[in-house]
Amino acid sequence: MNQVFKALSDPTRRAILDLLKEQDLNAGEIADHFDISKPSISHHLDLLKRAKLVTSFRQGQFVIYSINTTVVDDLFQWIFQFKQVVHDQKDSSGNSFSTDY
Amino acid sequence: MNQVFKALSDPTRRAILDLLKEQDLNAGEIADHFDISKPSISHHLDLLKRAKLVTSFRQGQFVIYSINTTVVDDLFQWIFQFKQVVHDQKDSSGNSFSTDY
DNA sequence: CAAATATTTAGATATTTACCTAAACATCTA
DNA sequence: TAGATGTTTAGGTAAATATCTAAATATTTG
Repeated sequence: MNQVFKALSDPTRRAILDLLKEQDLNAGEIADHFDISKPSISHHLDLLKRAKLVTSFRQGQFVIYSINTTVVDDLFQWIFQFKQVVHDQKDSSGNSFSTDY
Repeated sequence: MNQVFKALSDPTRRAILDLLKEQDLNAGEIADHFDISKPSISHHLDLLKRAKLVTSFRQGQFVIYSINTTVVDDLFQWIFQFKQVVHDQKDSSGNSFSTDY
């Protein structure tokens, strides 16, 4: 999960994911959306792949990237659980304002 | 939202949040859970505060930290929406395997 | 008010990261 | 098989980050 958060901590990589959530794209198409060199985008894609947030396969000359729903679901679970615990805790011991410290 | 992801991208900070989701703690109590100097923990807490993931107030000598549910909820919303779009897209245009590229 | 305790700020350093250009690698097509 | 196109790897640099120690600030208590 650490790699996932690391991957998400960069705005360019989140923007790449925003593109890919709409449709699969090849590396060049992704790079075209940014004012950043292709090697840099390739590096970002590599990080996203290592985090398993995207998958890729070669189709002839092109390498096509697509979002890996599994890890997106895992991330969702992480936050969901986190949120649950936070809310449970805040609701029960009413210490959100001024309590007996 | 960028600051939120940046804040979450460090394991120490996520561990701090994991502590705080159970109960509010003062800076020293938080530091005691880690093998890292107090100034470093203070710095992490500052980042979490800038990201508005936590709030703090002074109670005498102590500074008490607590999770900010609002931003946790915002984060949840972000992921939820993201997940929704991803799944909608994957479901409709069945391009998850081999299609007409 | 001085000493003790809790926390933050300052200043320094080592590591990581994001970016670039140039070169290498992979594939297609004439 | 050459040349064109698409992508990644290598190598280098500047900025950001995580960490430390020492010092400063805030608060309580003897």
